[in-house]
Amino acid sequence: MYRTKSCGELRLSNVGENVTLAGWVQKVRKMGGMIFVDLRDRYGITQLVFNEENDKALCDKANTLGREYVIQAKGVVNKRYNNNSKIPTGDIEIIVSELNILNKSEVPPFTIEENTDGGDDIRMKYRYLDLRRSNVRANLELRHKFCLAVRHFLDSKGFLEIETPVLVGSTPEGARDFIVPSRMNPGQFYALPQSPQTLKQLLMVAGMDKYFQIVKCFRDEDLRADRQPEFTQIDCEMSFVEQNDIINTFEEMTKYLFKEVRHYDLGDEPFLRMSWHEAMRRFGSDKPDMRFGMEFVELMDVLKGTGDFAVFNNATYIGGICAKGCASYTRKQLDELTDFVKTPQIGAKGLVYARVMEDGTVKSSVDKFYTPEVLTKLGEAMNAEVGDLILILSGDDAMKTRKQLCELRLLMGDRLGLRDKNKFALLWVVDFPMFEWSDEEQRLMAMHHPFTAPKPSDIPLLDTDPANVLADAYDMVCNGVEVGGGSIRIHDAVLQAKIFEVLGFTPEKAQEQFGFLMNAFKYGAPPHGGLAYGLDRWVSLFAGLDSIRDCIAFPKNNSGRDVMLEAPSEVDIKQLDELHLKVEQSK
RNA sequence: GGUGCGUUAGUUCAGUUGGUUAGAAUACAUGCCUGUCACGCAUGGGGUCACGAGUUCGAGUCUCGUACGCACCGCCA
Repeated sequence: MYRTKSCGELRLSNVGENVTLAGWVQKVRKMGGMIFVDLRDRYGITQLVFNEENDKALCDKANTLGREYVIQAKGVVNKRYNNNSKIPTGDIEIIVSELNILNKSEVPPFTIEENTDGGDDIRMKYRYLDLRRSNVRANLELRHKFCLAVRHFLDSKGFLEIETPVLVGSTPEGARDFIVPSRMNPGQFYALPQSPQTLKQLLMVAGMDKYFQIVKCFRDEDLRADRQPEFTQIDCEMSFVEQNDIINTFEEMTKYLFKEVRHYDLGDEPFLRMSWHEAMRRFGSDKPDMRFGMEFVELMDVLKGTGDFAVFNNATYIGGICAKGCASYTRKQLDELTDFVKTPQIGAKGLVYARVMEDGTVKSSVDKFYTPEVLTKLGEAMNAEVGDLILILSGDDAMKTRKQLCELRLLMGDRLGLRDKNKFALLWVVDFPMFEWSDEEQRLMAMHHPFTAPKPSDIPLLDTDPANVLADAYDMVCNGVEVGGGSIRIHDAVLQAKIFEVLGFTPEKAQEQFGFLMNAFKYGAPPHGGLAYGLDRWVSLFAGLDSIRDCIAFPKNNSGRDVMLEAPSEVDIKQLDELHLKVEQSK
């Protein structure tokens, strides 16, 4: 038997017991005639003691130990002279009587500690060492608990977890597919699913009623801190439901997860619901961070045509936010904000600011264009008090300007410490538009996906004004992060064909790409709908992480590479031949 | 496809106006140390300054290009 106890469980009550521990050498402290070794496993750290007076040979052996050696130690549990209150096992130590080196280790390239000295790059290359660190391990443990709680909750509600294939067909809409060549079908390809969307709908046609799956999805698009090419969804679908049924079910699940996994009480009140249009108008985002206010105020009435400032007089949108207590910002700080909104990523032309002074007057960067009365009105419109700073953006594209103002709002929220990682504000964003115009494709595209049902009352608009059709689609947003989204689906073959028509598909093309779904709808498809959560994003929210990489065991880097496995890589010409593929030689 | 920042010891970083032998911390090695737990003290080894070109009497430092990394925009139904 390699061990009788773990390195995290021994306490004062175990004093006097003979135990065997096994694990990794975290740290060796040599004190001359005494040696202390911190022994680590998944469960914690236990201190081993070697004393020259007791056994010189054993002490010499302990002297040879290096970091990350794998060892087995037998000994008796002893109460410490000096306890260590920082660790759970800090009241005891093991007086070792037998030491076995199970495996040596080279010196690791970075320190295996909570605050490692290693950068992201080297940690990813040696991820198996990085995962030995307690905080990284804790993220995976949290992820495990999260999945367990999801399964427990959905099982209790009668959901079945059903696996769907990973090798499926390519779909033209949505993200770029990863494709997989078929050896047995020369010239033909599978695709990895962007989500099991159509398959779960077919499970509804099949009468499964309530389905879920914790499932890998694949999208061949550029990465971000919160986007990996393969990621995990909690994919759910229900039959005979309306939007409210789904919202209620998953609101309950969300509260359960927060309580069980994050130990955070979201209260009994239902989540806020906000239409997509309202969210865009008030916060310039379809995923507003509701941990703080700083709502947009439209200032067209106040500032357009009331002075000689051409920028505002030519604008089609002027909007402001009020930063509490920031009137004392220095010129340098204000210039920083201006530079921020003028970066290419944000794209604003400039930033106008106004301070509410001690005497209640409003001083702005455009004072010379406006009368004091107009500026006072500005202060009133913004609901600004003495000491507040008003930040104003304008432009000729209301949507673009709002998005710029949204970035500024989030920045100010950060500056003012209003985005506390230990606070959670959830809401549903509902009533998304069905379609959005694509300049690239020169056609309408499905905003959610092409299987989303239009609001029944808007169905007549599909012929006359499709751009204004609203969908029965909803996103769950937490702290400015889209954690999940879904919709009521179309279950009628005629309506589905109609949507494909609006999206620019010929009937033949629609039949070719999605015939399997429309055919299924001919055989008694129930009304159904569902949603999918982004597991990685949710776990990183719970753990307070900046990147989803930290809750994924083996993530890809910014370029979609696995630097540990050195994938992707070139393959043997024989493999290519079998797959009937030819590859141009890379330079 | 684009923008910004970065690349110097095993690791994390500093490196002034272009000027002598490129530094610190940590890790590592050796020695001392019997109650440490960020142990301490002493000594030591360790560098293709990412790569390539250019400017210059002289480049870690300036310019251009390439590669790689990170963040973001586009993209991500």
